[in-house]
Amino acid sequence: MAKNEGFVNEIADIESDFPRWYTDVVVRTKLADYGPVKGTMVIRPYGYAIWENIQRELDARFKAAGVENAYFPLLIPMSFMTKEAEHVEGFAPEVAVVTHAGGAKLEEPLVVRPTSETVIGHMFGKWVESWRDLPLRQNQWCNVMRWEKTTRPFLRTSEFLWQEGHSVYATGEEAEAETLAMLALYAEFAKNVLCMPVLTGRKTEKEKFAGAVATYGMEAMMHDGKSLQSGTTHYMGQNFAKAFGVQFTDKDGALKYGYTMSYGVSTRLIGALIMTHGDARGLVLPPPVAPVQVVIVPIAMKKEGVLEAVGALAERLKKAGIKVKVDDTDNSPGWKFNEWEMKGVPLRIELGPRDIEAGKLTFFRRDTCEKGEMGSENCEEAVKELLGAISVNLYEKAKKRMEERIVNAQTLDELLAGVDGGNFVRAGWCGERACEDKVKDFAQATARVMDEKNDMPVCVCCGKKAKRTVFFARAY
RNA sequence: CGAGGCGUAGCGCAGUUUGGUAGCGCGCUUGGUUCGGGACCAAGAGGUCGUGGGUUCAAAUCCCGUCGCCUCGACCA
Repeated sequence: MAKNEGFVNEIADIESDFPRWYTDVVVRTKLADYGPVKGTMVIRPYGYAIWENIQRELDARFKAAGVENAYFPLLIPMSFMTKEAEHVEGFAPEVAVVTHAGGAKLEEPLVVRPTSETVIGHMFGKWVESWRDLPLRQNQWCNVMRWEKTTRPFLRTSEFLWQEGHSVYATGEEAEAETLAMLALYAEFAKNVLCMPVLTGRKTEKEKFAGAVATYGMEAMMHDGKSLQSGTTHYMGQNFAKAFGVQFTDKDGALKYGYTMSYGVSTRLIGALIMTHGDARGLVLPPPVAPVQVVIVPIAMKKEGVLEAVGALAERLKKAGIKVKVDDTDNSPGWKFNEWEMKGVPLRIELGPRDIEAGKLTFFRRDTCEKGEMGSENCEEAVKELLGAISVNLYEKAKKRMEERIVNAQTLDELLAGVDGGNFVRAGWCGERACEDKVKDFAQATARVMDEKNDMPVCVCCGKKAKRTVFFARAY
């Protein structure tokens, strides 16, 4: 079979030029395009449909867990940002500030939200009065702005879409439990919806959210072995509650501060999908979030009965709840095959006179790039099964790859060799910031998350007794 | 902010060295033949050459300025 020589030239080689491959794929498959302002992007319908699918799945999970949706304002008074000392220090360099409005200079500058802990803390402070008001658990789907120096579509843009959930509890234990529960929710979602294996765990002090007591992260391994932080949850203790007066009268009559936590995932997840599953031909989308799950390519469309048969098949699959698209454009079949493969559609069905004659369908699995045949009777079930099998295979393939590329290191040289080879490196760490910094200097790798297991005896950097075992990696 | 690169038709580029009618491929439009791995024929449409100034009979091309974007670093979901 021909190997698509002409077509792969449209995108850079995935092995030798992965960054280029990534942006080529994003633009060429119409997931997104660059916006007119530096660092901004337009999420085009094909990309936005993926986001809508992500939203639908996550939103259902949040609601099932008892979280309510709300919406808080884009603009935050500058003075709010300065109320939590660590928070302002962390975010000040990257906030955009509105200084003029209505043709006049504003009395107080307004910050375009980089995250909403402050304004939500302010409102929660008004709403929480009694232990009966707790827990208070709200989430918003919105945009935020962080003026980053280096940007890349989906991975890091000045403005991005996300959800941020914020909760207040009466006790620290409950808030911490929720922080871990949301991390688990994210990991389950990553596995079952994005077909993406992740490492979860607590972040080091250096890597934690500005203003948090503890940050937990979900990290995924990209095609090149680098790590992408794909979701975070934060336990704030009473830091924000004290800064914004989130107080309640407890059962015992005492006035107490609440304990808060927050959690978020963003459109970066789309970048994670692309870089986890993609291959030399382009995107490979997991069936649960693919805007088109099955594309039907008619062969010899003008021959009698072909389009009718294709239309009838599409109707049947639609009725079965499958997202189907018929490509009846004038392009040649070969062109369509390559196009839809680049766009990552999980399953393609070819239907031509030969198939109709024989009462069968020819299909192509995007994950394995293998063709097969099935009878056209009861094909709904067979297609559903195939989509399920593709999901499982994508997850298993990615999981195997990640597991094979986790190596242990005892020394800095081993650690460097590990990350140079595109691995996640497990290593002991004494807990000192200086050693973490040195690892970064030496190997351009950062502590992604701390392992629950603590089996590496000595610090990879200073050789003293290790307090934790840490996953180090180069990160996006 | 540091270092590189690029702005010429929707996209990708050539033309700039040596100033002289604005080009190529793909895409797009119309008609026709095709259709099982990027088909073909014919006819068309489309550009203040990023932008401001300067030199010149003449500037995409030379000079000065300026703006924007991309990539790579330091910072980050």
